Amino acid sequence: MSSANLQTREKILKAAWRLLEDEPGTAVRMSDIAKAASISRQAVYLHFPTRAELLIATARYMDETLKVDDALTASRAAPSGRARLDAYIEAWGNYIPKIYGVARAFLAMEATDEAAAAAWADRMDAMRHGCEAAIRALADDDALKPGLDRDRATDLLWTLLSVRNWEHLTRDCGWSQAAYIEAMKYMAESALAAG
Amino acid sequence: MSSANLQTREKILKAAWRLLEDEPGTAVRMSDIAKAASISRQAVYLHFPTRAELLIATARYMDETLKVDDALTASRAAPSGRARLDAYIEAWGNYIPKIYGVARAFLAMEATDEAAAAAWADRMDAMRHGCEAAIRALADDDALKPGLDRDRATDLLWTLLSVRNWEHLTRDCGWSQAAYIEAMKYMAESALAAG
DNA sequence: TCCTTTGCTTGACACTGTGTAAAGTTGACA
DNA sequence: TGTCAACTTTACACAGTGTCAAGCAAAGGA
Repeated sequence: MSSANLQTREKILKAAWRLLEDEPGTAVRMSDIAKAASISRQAVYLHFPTRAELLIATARYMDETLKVDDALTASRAAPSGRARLDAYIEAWGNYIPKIYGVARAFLAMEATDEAAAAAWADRMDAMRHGCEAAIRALADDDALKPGLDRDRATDLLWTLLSVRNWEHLTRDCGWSQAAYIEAMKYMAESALAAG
Repeated sequence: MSSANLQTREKILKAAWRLLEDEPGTAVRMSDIAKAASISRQAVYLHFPTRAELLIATARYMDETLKVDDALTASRAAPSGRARLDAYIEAWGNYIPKIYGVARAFLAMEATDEAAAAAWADRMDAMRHGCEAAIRALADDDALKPGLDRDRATDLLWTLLSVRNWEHLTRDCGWSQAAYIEAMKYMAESALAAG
C-alpha cells in the first residue's frame, strides 16, 4: 500500500463508498472521489496506485465494516438442508443491496480492467462456496432433487443469485426486496429441492 | 443515416460483426472496424455518426441476416403450453450464442452510453414479449403453477433467460450449450409449470 | 533554532479512444 | 471540361487515467 496517513486513506475509502452507493450506475471518477474526500486528485494516487486498487480496497473496507461473514456463516446453524438453503438465500440476498453500488462499479470495470475482473471473480468464487455448502447440506439431508448433480445444482444456485439477476428483478422489473427474496427461495426450492 | 455508398456501409457492418463475434469481450475500436473493412477511420463516420449507432445498425443487420423472428415465432406452433415454453427456450437459447459478441458489446456500452442502453433495452423488451406469450400459453393450458402471477412468472422467465445467465453458465461455469438449454427448460418447468 | 521528513498541493503532461473539421484526391458521369 | 459523391489524410478538441516534478507546511529531533 503506502506509508501515507491512515486517516486520509480511510477518508478516501469512505468517500468512494458513499459516492458509489449514492446513485449506483453513475460514473464515479477519481476526481469525484478526491473532491468528496476534500483532497487533491493526486493525493488519492499517493494511497492507491490505480482506480481498480481503490475499488478493491473499498470492497475490503466494506467487508470489515459490514461484517459479511457473520451474516453468511449464521446460515450454517440452520437445522435442515432446506432451512439452510433459505437462510443462505436470505443472507446473501439481503447483502446485495448493501454492496450494490460498489458491485456495479466492479461489473462496469470488469470488461476493461484485468485487476478489477480478477478481484470480482475472487469475491464471486467465495460466494460460490456458500452455494456449494448449501447444496451439500441439502444433499446430506437427502433433500436434493434426485438426478441432480451437486456441481450442476451449485452452478444453478450461483447463477440464480447473481448480482445481475438481483439488479434485473429489483431495478428493471421493479420488484421489492422482499419479493425478490421470496422468489429466489421459491425458484431454488422448486428447482433444487426434492419433492 | 447517410447517402454514402451502400456497399461500403455493408462492408463496415460485416467487419463490425466479424470482429465482435470473433472473440467476444475484447475491445473493438472504431479504428479496428475501419481497418477490418479496409477503409479509413473517418469513412466509418460518414456512414455512422457514433459507435453506438454503428452497433445498433450491426444488430439490425444481424436480425435481417439471421432471420430471428422466424425461429422465435416457430415456437408459437407448439401444441401445448408446456411444449411452447420448451420451444421458446430452445429457440432463444440457441439464438444467444449467435449474437453473443454484439450483445456483449452492448452490455459493455450500456453503462456509459444512453443510446446503446436504450437500444439494448428495446431488444430485451421484445424478448420479454416472447416470455410473456409463453407464460400466457401455459396459463391458457391451466399449466401455470397455481398461485403464480403471470407478470411475476414472465419476469422470472425473462431473468432466467438473460444473456448474462447464458454467459455465466457457458463461459464461467463451462457448461455446454446443450446442458444450458436442458437446464433452462428444467428450471423453467419446475418453477413455473404446474405439477 | 535549524533541519529533515512526511503528507499533501499545484500544475503540467503523456496516453487512449471518440468525435469534429477541413482540405485534398479520385473516378464516374454529363 | 467540369461537377459531384465518396473517400483519404491530417489535425485537433475533449474526457479520464496515470505520471512527474516542484513546492509548501507542520511535526519532531539534534
